[in-house]
Amino acid sequence: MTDPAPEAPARGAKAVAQRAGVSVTTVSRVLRGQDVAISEATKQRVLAAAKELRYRPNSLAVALRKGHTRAIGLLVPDIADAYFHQLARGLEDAAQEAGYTVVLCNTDRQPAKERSYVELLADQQVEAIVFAGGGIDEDAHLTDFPWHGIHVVAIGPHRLDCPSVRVDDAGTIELAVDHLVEQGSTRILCLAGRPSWLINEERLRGYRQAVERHGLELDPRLVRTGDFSVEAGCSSTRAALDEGVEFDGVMAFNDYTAIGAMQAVTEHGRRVPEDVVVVGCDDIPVSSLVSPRLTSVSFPQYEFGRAAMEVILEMATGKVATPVRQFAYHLEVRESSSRRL
Amino acid sequence: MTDPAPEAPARGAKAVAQRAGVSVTTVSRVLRGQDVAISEATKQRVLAAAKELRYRPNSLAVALRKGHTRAIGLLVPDIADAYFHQLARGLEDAAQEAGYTVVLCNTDRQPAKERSYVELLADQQVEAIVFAGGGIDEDAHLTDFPWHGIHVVAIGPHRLDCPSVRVDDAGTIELAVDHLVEQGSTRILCLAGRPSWLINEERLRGYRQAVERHGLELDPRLVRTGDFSVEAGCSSTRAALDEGVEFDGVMAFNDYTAIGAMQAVTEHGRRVPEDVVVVGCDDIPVSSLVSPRLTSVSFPQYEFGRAAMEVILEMATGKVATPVRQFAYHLEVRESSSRRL
DNA sequence: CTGAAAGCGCTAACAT
DNA sequence: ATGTTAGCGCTTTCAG
Repeated sequence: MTDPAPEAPARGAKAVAQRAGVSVTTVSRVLRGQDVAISEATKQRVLAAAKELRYRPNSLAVALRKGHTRAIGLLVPDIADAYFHQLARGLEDAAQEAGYTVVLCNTDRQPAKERSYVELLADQQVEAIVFAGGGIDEDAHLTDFPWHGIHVVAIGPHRLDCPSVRVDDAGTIELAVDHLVEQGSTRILCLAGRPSWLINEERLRGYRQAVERHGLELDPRLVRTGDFSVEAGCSSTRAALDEGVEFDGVMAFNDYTAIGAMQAVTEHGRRVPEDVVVVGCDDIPVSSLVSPRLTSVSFPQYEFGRAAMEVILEMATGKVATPVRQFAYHLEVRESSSRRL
Repeated sequence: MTDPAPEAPARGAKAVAQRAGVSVTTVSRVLRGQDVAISEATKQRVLAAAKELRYRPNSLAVALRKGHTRAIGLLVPDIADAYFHQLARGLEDAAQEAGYTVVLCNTDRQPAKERSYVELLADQQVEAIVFAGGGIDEDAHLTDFPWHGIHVVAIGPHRLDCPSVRVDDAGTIELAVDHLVEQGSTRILCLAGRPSWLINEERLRGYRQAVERHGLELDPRLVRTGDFSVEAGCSSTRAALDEGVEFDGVMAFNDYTAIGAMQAVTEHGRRVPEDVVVVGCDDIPVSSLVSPRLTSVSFPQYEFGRAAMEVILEMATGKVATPVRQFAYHLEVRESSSRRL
């Protein structure tokens, strides 16, 4: 008399199947194409039904079944740092083209945060994780991680044994120091990052090599550490100035720091570039907006992002991924370092 | 004689169950806590087994079963635009605290891209989608979308009938124009965005209201549209200057545009703020780095992001979400508008 | 050319 | 207090 089950309306592929009068298997086959042959008639019926029902496969179910998602995690120290914008954009653009999705994670370069994100991403079965911005000295929190099928790519130097996309960080700084020397600098204030950052390690090596090569004195008081912020650049420079440390050039390891340095120099009554020439690194967009406009080492961050995605696609298709993709860099000479401009 | 099945080693919860000598149900119960009572003994055994196997539940399976993920999609016009950094950071920080994950999508304000992302996110069963940066005039590509269980929040004005987090956009511009008038401006060049952007519509209303209120002439040649970029601000201002349109103040609807305007004004041989006072809106970090430092209307973008997450959490727990969360704004007066500074 | 059945890894009813 | 069963929505053998 009474229906044993109220028979809830079918959802998903099953609904399409009912409407087209076929099995879910057939629906799946038609919608994915590239399978065994299907008669034109049923194919059309399924397509029509799917369209009417606005059917779209549940990615979760597909991923669970297939064993892999089309999501990738992007770990950056801080998305508010301009260094990562073009990179994130490039990765995201390339990801979208390939039908992938990007999960954004800010780590503040804290191992604990990084670790917890990696776990979260692994739980979500992401297909790959991109570490951007360079790793840190002790990456023990990652080396013992059970990566299983997760592909890993680093943008910048990293302790992890994975393909990387990068620039010759020591080289960028050498190039910049060469330029400072050409401009007549003999005592170059070096505004570095944190000692534990690998990127800092490399850039510092570049500074040391160039300074030695030019036969300049390697005064330890000329090397200062900071957190790559405008404030850090400003206070480090101010400190050097207050301590009476002489310098006629500033080599900042990133642009924010360089901008802070220019502020401190100016505030101290000295002129850029007449009294002190300043060069930064990364060439973020702000650098051409401040005044004097900042000279900086430039390299294609947007392409870093795209390249990272390409590497992921290589790995996903089982190819042997290019272990290191190194990009070219050049100096964007602007007012802050050019006494003749 | 031969084993019927090679008996692949169990994975996931099943492996933990075997190791602890219990059923997967028990494993599930123990690991989630908050269920029926479990004897202390088995609980410890399960916990130990899970730990040894470094077991973590597969989020995909959990989501498929429970019918909802803990992911949210963030749609921004362009993550390279500083306006969205603090916002993205705020959302992401709050999301992480709540165990959620943020999928980043750049739309370039293109309906097609927006639509395709929304579909992709819906396929992935995200729990919510955040539209940031204000919608566009014809959001037909979204109004007919089958949202089903997906929560929607807008940061800024939007045509969609959803909770929103925002500032009084007309009010921000009115405040800024009031300030320009106080500084003695009587002919204020208005650098607007695209007519189809809702945020532009509102800001334009603010400009008109303030201009009328002060009894100033509403010269159509003083209103220019652009895409919110430095270049647009620069070329629009240059055009006005070249056409001989008189103005002694600039009201730019965003900071990039204002910076471009300052460049054009300076390049034309006129001084900021002596000859022309300039005010922007949004108060992005660069504004205090350019020179002259830019006066701008400030409001807490970081909090916008956090608030959006709060609204999502409200909706997810079935509460009635606050329909509109409006934040305060104030003018950050700097050199570009202060003839007395 | 098409369908039935098994199962991805998990949780929720329903037993016991 | 614990286990058995069913099923989330899909793809993939395996059979016709």
